[in-house]
Amino acid sequence: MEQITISLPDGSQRSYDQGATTGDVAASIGSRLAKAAVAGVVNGAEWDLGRPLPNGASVSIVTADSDDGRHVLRHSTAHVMAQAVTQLFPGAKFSIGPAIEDGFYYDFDLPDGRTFNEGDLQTIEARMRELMKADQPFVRAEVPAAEALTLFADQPYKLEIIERVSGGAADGSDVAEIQAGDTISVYRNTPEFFDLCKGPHVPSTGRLGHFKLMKVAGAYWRGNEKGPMLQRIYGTAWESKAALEEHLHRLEEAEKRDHRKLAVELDLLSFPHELGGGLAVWHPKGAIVRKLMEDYSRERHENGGYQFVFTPHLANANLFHTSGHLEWYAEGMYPPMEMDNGTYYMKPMNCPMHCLIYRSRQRSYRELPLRLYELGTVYRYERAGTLHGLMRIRGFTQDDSHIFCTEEQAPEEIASLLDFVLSVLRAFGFDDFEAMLSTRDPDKSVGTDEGWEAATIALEQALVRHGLPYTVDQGGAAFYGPKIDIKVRDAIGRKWQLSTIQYDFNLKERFELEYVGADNARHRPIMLHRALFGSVERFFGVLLEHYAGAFPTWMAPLQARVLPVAEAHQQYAHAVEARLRNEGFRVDVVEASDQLGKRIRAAKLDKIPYVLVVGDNDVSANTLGVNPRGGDVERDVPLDMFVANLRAEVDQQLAVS
RNA sequence: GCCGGGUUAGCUCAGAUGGCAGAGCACUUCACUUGUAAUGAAGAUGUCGCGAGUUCGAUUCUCGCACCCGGCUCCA
Repeated sequence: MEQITISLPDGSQRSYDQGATTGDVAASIGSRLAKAAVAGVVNGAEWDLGRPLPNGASVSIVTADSDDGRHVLRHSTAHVMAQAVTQLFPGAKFSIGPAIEDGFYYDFDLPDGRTFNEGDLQTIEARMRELMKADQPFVRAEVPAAEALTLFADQPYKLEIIERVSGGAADGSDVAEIQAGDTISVYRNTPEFFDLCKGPHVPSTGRLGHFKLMKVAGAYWRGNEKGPMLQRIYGTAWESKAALEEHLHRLEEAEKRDHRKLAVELDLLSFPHELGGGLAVWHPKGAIVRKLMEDYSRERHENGGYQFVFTPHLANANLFHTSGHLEWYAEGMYPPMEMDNGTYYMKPMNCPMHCLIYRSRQRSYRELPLRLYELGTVYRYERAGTLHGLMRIRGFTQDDSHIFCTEEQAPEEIASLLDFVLSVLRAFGFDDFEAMLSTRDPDKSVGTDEGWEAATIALEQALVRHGLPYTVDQGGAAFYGPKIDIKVRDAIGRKWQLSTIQYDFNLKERFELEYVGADNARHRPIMLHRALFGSVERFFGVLLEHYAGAFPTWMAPLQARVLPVAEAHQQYAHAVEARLRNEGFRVDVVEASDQLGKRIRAAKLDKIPYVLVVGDNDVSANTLGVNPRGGDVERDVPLDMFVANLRAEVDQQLAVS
């Protein structure tokens, strides 16, 4: 029999009988690997374990615990779910079922507009487990596209997909005429159940099983809001029971950190029904944290060469005609208010007003870069279904800067801007950053080719100079200019997009911004938008989740609470309070009406950094029992020493990096 | 805006076929005077989200609305 030769990732070569599969390779390398193998990569493309290998192929094995392997088993689990649904709900149409981060989903269209409910999920899950127990093979077949149309005749969504993926548009982006010779791959589990799919899949359903169906949701077919709405079932799937449990545990942890929950528990802010959706009121404890954030931001901007401005919340419609917002962004704005001298709108952005400040008088190159800064509150009409705590809100405050500079200054300005942004984010406890560079969408952009190119290069060079890891979102820029978005990773690994640095080729033209150069001629400045927190409210929400409510001492609503052991120690407790307050710390006393243990517990639940217990010994020695958040109790600490340590801790937290 | 699920005391949540609405915590009072995460007793607490309809009677059923939750879409 003829032999085929395979190169393995370690560079070695092996020979196999004709017809050998990726699975045989895995088995020959080691049984442990064979057990964990779910797919292969052959000549750079994904490959099923059961597919015969071409001669001379270069093969690597994908194991279930790798990212690629999880992707395969999640997608296979989605197929099993589709099979279960078609069995349980005859007549169900199914559309797509991809693997996603942590899991998978599949979209269905049930007969007679039936929808899934929670109970259905359990039924489906049970059926899926039966199908997995049956250990059905995933059998790949290549069929001519025309034949596939017959095979999926009663699956309209599949037909549409076949029409799109055949004819060479492999990513399915375009509808193409089906040509003779186009083939479609199909994976079959049983004579009755098969699904359109490019693969690969695990060899058989018995390899699956560590999964859980999570939720039902509506989802538009092909993401088109005007199109039909399908029923989507989300699930999570993992290579082992331990990995699944760990994932579910992570979700629980994330839920405990939910800023909306913590905001209530810690009495920080609320969203009263009477106020309307997406609008918050800040309670004293939330307000003090916010004030500290804003004060810190102001201080840094003051030191960073920014000039502070204030602008109103309302503006005449003319302003937004000039800026173009009414033409481009009207659906994001609140309805107009007719007043005696014209039509007014709540401002959705601060930029136009900052442009007005810029052009309030003639500008010289000598005053550039001009950096305007405002904590500017804007109002945007967010659709009702999109509101989400502080993360998506209808009135919010941007820490908004607009920087006007010359073209020559721009690269340096952007580089130092990036420094500034990262330095401030570090002060708030983030140190894991990544960036995204969004470039021009040629179909939807203003400005010149040269302008876009220079701007994109300036942004990219700043990123490179920083050594900041970044991805490029090709064509992802807004029409008015390229941008850098900064994402941070929080304490439990979630990514949040916060800061943004954007060029604006639009407003400087619309407002005809100018400066007089050294050559005594008029020039257009470069205009940059920059938000650092993004929205103060959202940033607060992210911080709240990042710290799980335990704000670092410098920004904790209360930094210490003094608890007298008994009434006899009350006077001393108040003396300690007065001392700390004089030193500029936020502190209170809870007198001895409740048991000490109960008062300590309450303070701990409030996540106060230091609980200070004072009793007989302390009164005579001027000391404290110090119970730090997340640390061990220390008795008989001299008050002076505690004050010094507290000061040092706060200073250290705010040390600029 | 769309699909699905919700809204009961300050909080977390029970509850009834349509017949005076419950618990724990929190709160108030009293007793206890406490040394590092829940002392005991007593008490008060509700337009059962809002508005219509059906009904002898609606917190419960129906409809509309508001708000919330999970997605989708959107976020120049």
